Amino acid sequence: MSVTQPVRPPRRRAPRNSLNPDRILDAALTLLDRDGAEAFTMRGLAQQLGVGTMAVYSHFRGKDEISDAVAQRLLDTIELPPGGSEDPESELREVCVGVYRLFTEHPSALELLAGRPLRGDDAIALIDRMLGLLRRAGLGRADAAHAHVALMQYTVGSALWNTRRARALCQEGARERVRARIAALPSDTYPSLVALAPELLCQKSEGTGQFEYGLDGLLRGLLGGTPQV
Amino acid sequence: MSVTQPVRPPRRRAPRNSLNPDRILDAALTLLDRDGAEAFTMRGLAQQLGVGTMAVYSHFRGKDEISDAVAQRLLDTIELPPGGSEDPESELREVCVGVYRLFTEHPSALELLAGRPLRGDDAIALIDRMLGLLRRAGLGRADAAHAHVALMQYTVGSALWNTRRARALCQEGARERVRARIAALPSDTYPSLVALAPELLCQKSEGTGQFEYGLDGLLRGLLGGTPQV
DNA sequence: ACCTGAACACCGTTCAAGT
DNA sequence: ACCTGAACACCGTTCAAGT
Repeated sequence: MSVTQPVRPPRRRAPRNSLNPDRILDAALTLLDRDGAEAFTMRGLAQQLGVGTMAVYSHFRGKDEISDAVAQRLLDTIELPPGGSEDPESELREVCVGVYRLFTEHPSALELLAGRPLRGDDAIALIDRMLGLLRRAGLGRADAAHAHVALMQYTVGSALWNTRRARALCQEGARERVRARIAALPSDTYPSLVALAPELLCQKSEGTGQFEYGLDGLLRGLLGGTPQV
Repeated sequence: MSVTQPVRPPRRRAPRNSLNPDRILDAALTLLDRDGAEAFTMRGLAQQLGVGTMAVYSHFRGKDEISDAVAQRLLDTIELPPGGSEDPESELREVCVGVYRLFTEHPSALELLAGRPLRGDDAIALIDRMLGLLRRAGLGRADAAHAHVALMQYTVGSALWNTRRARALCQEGARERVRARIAALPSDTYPSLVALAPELLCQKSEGTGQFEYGLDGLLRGLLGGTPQV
């Protein structure tokens, strides 16, 4: 009576050579952007590709190697200003904005790039360019090295802060809850915070405007006191 | 012959009430500092406490609740300057250094605090204090709000950057490998980077010195152009 | 060579049970 | 009430096997 038919033959064997590193990285980036790095899974990646879990291992050594490759690919996509302008400060500003954009458009890029050694040519070129601009802006050798790190730290920190904040505030009613909590604070123990609540909760205080406010301050402070004389 | 003795009776039943939230949080912080947030495990925590995995669940709802509680406890430990000084800029500086110290002494604090809503009194008090100092330093309402966020972003970003960098460089021979890689770069394609290699690899460029360099620059830029007139 | 499922050693957490 | 192990649904990865 009962024919020996497999109970769950859910997926036909994938056609040969339908998989390749590029297709895998495309799918990985899609999932990373959509669900975040902590939800990125080898099993989920394979499912997205319509393939058995282990098929991916024929093209990459493992999850770390895929993460590295996605990180390198993301570094390519930074949009940098043309270069060769006569104003190193504003060119520097645009480079930082480009890096910030990468991290806010691809929040998982932070997790992917933060721990790793940055061994891509694009990363090297970016560092070299920033250092050159800082020297042209008049900084000494040690100052240029310090300033470059400070700019990267601020840029990375802003992206991290804003993506986390955006993720927290996009919950339903989260914004109103924060507002209510601040309104409920005793204004005699926390006078400044209560007084500045409108400014802190202002929409303008999020995103690129806030980032550029601090970036301009940092550039002013690092590049010396005479802005446009 | 064979007595019915359990094969693996590895742990006696823990004495009643030997476990409590404080002991759990102590152990959690120890493990978090020693092995990092990604290696922090409910099973490992229970083992550290000498207790079955599920015993912890009698005191906390789950892993997230423990992480939240550790984060709150860490916020308490920030060492803040006495306050009431006549120089708001240097007091602000010390507050930022205190926050930076917390994050570098407890690298996992970043992971713990980054995502969460910051619903502790200590966090509120910290924000209020920074805002008050920025107002006293002469900033307007909107500027104070923006400057506060910029300072926090820079501080968090610096801590993240430096702890990751420190972790990467503490591998055996990592420092020499980075040095060799930079030395091998063609100095005509990456002239600035190659030229500044000594400064970039300098020991001084790590840790608190680097952080304070950027912090001073940021404060200078944010608080206006007339430093000590 | 490329792709497969089964299996292994993990993870957080639910559950029914012991004391 | 507090603590227990077994079990469930995950995870990355190893392995032997199919084509």
